[in-house]
Amino acid sequence: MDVEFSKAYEPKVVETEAAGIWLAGEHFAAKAASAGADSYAIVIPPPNVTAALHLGHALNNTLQDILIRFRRMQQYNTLWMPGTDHAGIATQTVVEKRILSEDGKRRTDFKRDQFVARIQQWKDEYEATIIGQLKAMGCSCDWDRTRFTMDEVCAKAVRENFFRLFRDGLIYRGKRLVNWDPATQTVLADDEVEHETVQGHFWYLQYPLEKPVEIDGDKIEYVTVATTRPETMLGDSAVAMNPSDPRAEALVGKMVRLPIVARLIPIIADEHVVLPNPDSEDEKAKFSTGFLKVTPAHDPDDWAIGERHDLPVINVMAPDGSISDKHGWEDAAEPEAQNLLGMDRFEAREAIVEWFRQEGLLEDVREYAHEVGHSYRSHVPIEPYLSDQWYIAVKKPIDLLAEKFGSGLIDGTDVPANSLAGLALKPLLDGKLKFIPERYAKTYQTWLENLRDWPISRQLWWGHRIPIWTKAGDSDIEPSENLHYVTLDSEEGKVTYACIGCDSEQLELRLQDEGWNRDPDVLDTWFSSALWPFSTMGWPDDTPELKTFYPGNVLCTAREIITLWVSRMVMMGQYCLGDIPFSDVYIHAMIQDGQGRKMSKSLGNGIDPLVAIDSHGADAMRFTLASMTTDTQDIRMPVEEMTLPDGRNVNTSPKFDIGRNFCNKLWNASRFAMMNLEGLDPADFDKGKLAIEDRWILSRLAETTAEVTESLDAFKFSEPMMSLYRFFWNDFCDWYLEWAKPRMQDRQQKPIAQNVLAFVLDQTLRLLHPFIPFITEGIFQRLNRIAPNRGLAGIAQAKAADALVVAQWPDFQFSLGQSSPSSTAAATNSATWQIAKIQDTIRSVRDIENKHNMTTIQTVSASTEVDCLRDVLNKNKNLICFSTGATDFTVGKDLKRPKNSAAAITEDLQIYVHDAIDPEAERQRLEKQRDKVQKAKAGTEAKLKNENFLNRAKPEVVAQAKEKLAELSKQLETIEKHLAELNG
RNA sequence: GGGCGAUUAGCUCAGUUGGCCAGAGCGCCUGCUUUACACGCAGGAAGUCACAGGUUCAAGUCCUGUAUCGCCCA
Repeated sequence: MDVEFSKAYEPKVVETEAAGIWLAGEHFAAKAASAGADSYAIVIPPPNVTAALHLGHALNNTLQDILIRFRRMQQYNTLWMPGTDHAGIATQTVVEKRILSEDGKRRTDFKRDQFVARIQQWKDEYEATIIGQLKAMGCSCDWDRTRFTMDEVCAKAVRENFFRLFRDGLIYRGKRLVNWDPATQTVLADDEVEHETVQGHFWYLQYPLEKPVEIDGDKIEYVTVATTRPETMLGDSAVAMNPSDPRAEALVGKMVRLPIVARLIPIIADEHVVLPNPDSEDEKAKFSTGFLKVTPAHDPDDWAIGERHDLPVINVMAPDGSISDKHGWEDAAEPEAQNLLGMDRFEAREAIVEWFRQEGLLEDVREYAHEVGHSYRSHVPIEPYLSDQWYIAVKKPIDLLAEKFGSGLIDGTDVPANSLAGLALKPLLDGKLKFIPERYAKTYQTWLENLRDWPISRQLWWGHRIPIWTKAGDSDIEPSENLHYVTLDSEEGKVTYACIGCDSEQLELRLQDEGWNRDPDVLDTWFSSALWPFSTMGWPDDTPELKTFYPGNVLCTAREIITLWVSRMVMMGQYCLGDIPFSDVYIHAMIQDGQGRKMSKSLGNGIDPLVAIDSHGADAMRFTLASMTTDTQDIRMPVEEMTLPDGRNVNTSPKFDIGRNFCNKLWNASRFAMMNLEGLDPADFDKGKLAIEDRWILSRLAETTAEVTESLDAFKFSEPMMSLYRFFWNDFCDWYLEWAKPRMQDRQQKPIAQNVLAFVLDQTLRLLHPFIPFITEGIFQRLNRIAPNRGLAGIAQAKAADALVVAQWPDFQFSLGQSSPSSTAAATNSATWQIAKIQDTIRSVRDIENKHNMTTIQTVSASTEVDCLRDVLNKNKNLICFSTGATDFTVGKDLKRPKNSAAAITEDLQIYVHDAIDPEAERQRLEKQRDKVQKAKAGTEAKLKNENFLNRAKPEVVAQAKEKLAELSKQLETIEKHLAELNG
């Protein structure tokens, strides 16, 4: 036998061996210009170069690899496009942190390109780590095509896409309140803001009226506003009240003198203000005074009020969140105001509250739990901040595309069919884009229907720099195919913004010479990610890759990315290429720890895939991950610390034992098979000599093949794992291999058993390969050496292959062939039925042996009225004797229970194990069974006594129940008879 | 605040259109150096299917409500 077969499976050895074979054979390489074979393409969700991959990535990529290997074996021309994402803000932030802690330097201590070079170093390091991790997991990506969102090829696509959007009037410059992160000093998109509940306060501040008024005889000297953010009061430009407030008539139009600043601001009427109601369920009404301070520069709602009433916009903060009079605040003359300048926003909050307290203007402070937006990167509270940004208009109709995509609003929405949002929404509504599980379609749809324009500039250094050059005044250049510009009015007069397309270095240099300045900002990371399905294939050039592999087939990702990424890929795929980038979106679960918490660095509950691979093997990890993948939203993975042989203390999970145990079983079953396949010759096979267990295992193989194929077609991962587990472990190992042992000693039967064994193993390896590629490839290679030709003449051939990775996917359908289909089916069915009866008999005997602590070999007899069952058991007494250790087995029609024997009563059999001399154990067994059968019988009887059941249930269900009752009655009778004998 | 999901054996999870005497793996108990495997073999115990109503001949499965937990969005 093959000396390479160790007693226990050693993953490292086989992983290295298999990876070598795949690499040498270039089996992962996609053929860009191939004609004929259907193509199947997946683009990897590019992992961020921010950090190494975690277990969630392992799951994500395992599933993709299963799909791609499955299709590759089905002989599709497959492409799995690998690569990584530059992840602008995230990567810049971690590198800034590292440089600060290692060198004590800040970003601003560097020149821009110096600093970018440092991030580039980080990127190179982590890209290598990530690719290494993917390879260790067995991912069969086409590595030669590995892309990076900022490499030349992708950059060209970004540049071209930006240019087209600009040319088509979809990119515009806007002064808006943005989600500002004062820590990283950049704008964030709405979906980059995390909402957290914060225990805060409502502070009640009194603003004195310029002149007191009288309402119903009461003299009013001030109005009280309630705010959670007192520091913004410096920028107040009005106090608003609801027009239906009874006090409105007297107060609207009056002026208030803003404390600290001494600014005179008007009281205005606006429907937005919530009327006070202390008894209301509505928190806002409960806490409201009826007066709302309006700070257009620091609150989105106030911004809207400001627009309605044409209020001045007074920004009182610097970009770092400190109080400043340099960014739009012109009346900070009062000493109290001067004192606040330079303070951080939270320091200023305290100082201002304290000031009001001292002046006697702080009326009340109340506890208040409210939602505050936080940066998903720096985790500091977001500051709504007035700023100039580039936006993409997502609901603007695109005339050019009206012909292809239609125009007008999509039914029930305010989304034009030919707007970017419409381009993404329509395919879903038309059923061309599918989500699996289906429920996620709703997330996608709702998001698109409520979409606001997309701010795309980021005040970062790491990313695609915005290709816009600006110059004061009207344009003095000619627009061309590669240059478009707009001239806008600003506070400093007219400014011209020119966008330049790709491959225009001369033009760029010329503009620079003429005093144009390039926009310092970079694009939102998702801008380049949105193009990933085609930028990686060379768009905008007309490449063979795009022809062959675009649109791709499936995108496999996590649910938090549906809005951020999936929707934008669909938008841009439609916009740039006129087609959606994939037809299926598979959303997998999120991995949590044993307590249902997200795995995270800060909790220290994460699992490094490489550690799982070290501790259990790559296949074991994949097996476990895939077998846990059902369509739930979360997967719980208990985390346990363990010490590796090299002494490291690391997190892993006992869950991986499932996979490791399976691999070990597969390894050893294969080892056993190889020990017995020496000298195998397919010519010795004779279909006519198949034993019943051969026919049974072949029909189980056919069933399993169909199940696995069907499941994978439907993006199910746990189901095929379970059916393979059952087939391989519970049928093939537990029964077929055991029964093959004596046959291997029999010259007549050996060739039959050998050929069936080799064939079934071959097919099983193929079915398992997408899930556990390394070990199956390793075994396949060994099988190829010892039994190169595998097939069952007249039944099926296993198409030979040098490597399992490209071997033909099984399409095994088992029938006994020559006779008519109906009798074939009957034969197959009967093999299944007969083996089930044989197994039942064996289990019954084993149970008795166990219960009676019997160690010596026994004679067994059985009695049944079912003629064909008697035949089956008699014919196969060898199987029963081998599996139970019985010396002899006989079956008759009316056999009496021999003295001192123990009885097992089944549906249609009484089995007697002779010389079992423990009456007490026997009585206990029978009584227990009696109770169980009695209970079942009572239930069935009750059902059958119910007229409604008899009348209304389906006839076959009623018939079934009647049959069951008869069976149970008979069983009960037999049990009671034996019990009586025992007692008497 | 809106949406989605979960709650089934000690643990992690299956359970398709209602027909179940509710399953699997791990763990637990009993026995086993059976010449592939102790990462194993044979057998076993273990569940008020979160709770309360309802629909139905029949509910783990469908409907309504409640509780707890989780995620996404605002």
